[in-house]
Amino acid sequence: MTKIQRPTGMQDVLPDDGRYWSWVTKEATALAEQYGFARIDVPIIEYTDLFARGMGTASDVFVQKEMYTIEEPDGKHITLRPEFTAGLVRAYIQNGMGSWAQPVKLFSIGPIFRRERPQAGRYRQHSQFDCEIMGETDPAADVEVMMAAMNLYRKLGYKGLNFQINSTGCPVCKPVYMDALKSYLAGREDELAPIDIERLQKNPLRILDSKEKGMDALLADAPHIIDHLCEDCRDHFVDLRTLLDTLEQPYTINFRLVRGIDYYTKTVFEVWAEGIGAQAAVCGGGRYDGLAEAIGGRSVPGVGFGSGIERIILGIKEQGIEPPAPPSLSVLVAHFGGESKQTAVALTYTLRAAGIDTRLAFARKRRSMKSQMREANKHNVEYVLIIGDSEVENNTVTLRPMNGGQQEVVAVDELVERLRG
RNA sequence: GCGGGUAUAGUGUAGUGGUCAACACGUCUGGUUGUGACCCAGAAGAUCGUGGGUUCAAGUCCCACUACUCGCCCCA
Repeated sequence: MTKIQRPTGMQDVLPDDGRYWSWVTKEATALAEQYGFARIDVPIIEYTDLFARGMGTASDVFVQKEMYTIEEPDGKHITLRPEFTAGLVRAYIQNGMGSWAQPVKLFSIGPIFRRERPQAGRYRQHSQFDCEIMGETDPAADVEVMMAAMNLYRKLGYKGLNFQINSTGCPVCKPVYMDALKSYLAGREDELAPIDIERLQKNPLRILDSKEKGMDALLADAPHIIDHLCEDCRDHFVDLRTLLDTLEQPYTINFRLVRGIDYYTKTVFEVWAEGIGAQAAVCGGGRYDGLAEAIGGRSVPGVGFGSGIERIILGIKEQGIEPPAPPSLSVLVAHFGGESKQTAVALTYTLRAAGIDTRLAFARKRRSMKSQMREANKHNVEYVLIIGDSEVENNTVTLRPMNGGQQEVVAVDELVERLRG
């Protein structure tokens, strides 16, 4: 019989990595709350239509090949969420958040699922930290989500960070730009790689972020979308830059940063960090003023970002950043079985009730002190409390510091105070 | 969907076609009665991913499959 393994693209996060996870999610949560984002948790599963709508012609491919979709017995199709934004916008609409004080600022942390071949830092199940501001068109809101992302990475100790920004226009100006780009490329088809000729047909914007050789030269004189923006989009972009300048943030206008899907509007951004393999981006985000309508609500502007936890951790490791030391237990309670075990078990819960991190040495029979000491050492406890016959008799415990200090006998009544001291 | 690489104890590795498949770390026990880290001794733990093939002989060579991994496609 073949051994059962975890499904392709799924990860077990073992305790060694768990300390990175607790740290990153704790910092992310604290930062989001400090910025005034409120925590929301929406289902991992949504009706497939939520993710399919608004994705334009590409939606069929997405739903069939890139998402985990299940047909229920009653014929309804449900899908494991491939991102946060759609679910949060759905929750906004469904829960009448349009009548809350605007804007509504939400954050969430949890798993998302994409059915693609795993690559470094890209798994079929991975977790994201996601912040969204809905009901606000002010570019200062764009800056706020950008700063939330940036300052999280700074807090975690990342070096070499900067913003990559661009605008993806809006339904008014994006098509105009697409035409300009297509006619520029049309004259150069012989210079395009086969894959990019295909893109020219299907999704011309994607040529901009093509990794084929010679693209820099080929695109040197290509039209930039920021030169083709309508007045509204241009104003928005100028304001955004002004605010980033005011805050003295490092940013690069990257005309090759694109979003192919229609409901994305105006701001597109990524945060790049040095030394994270081929892909420098630790997060991606932008404005999606067309999404709410696309999924059947009334028009609500929104801006946000998502950042993969696994990717953040990968970057932390590559940059040689150490998480805070894993929490160590204060004490281990050791005993010799029999009556001393009863005393030890009782004491363990007394200490825990007093807020002291306590580990109990398990032993079905009498267990050697050597073995219990070794256990204490492995788990990095500060003290071992030894309980034997004489301690039971005298209502005391032997308190042994593991840092090499002198051990002493302490009355049980004074123990908690002594440990806290 | 398409390529490249890899597959040996829990982990990481070694292993010219031929004795009981080795080492490190980890785990467990012990080094006199109730004291860790370092050190020493001992133990457990692998039908060498699965299935075929070549051969007198396969962990080692060949094929297929599967898994993992790196990349491509795609990228919300």
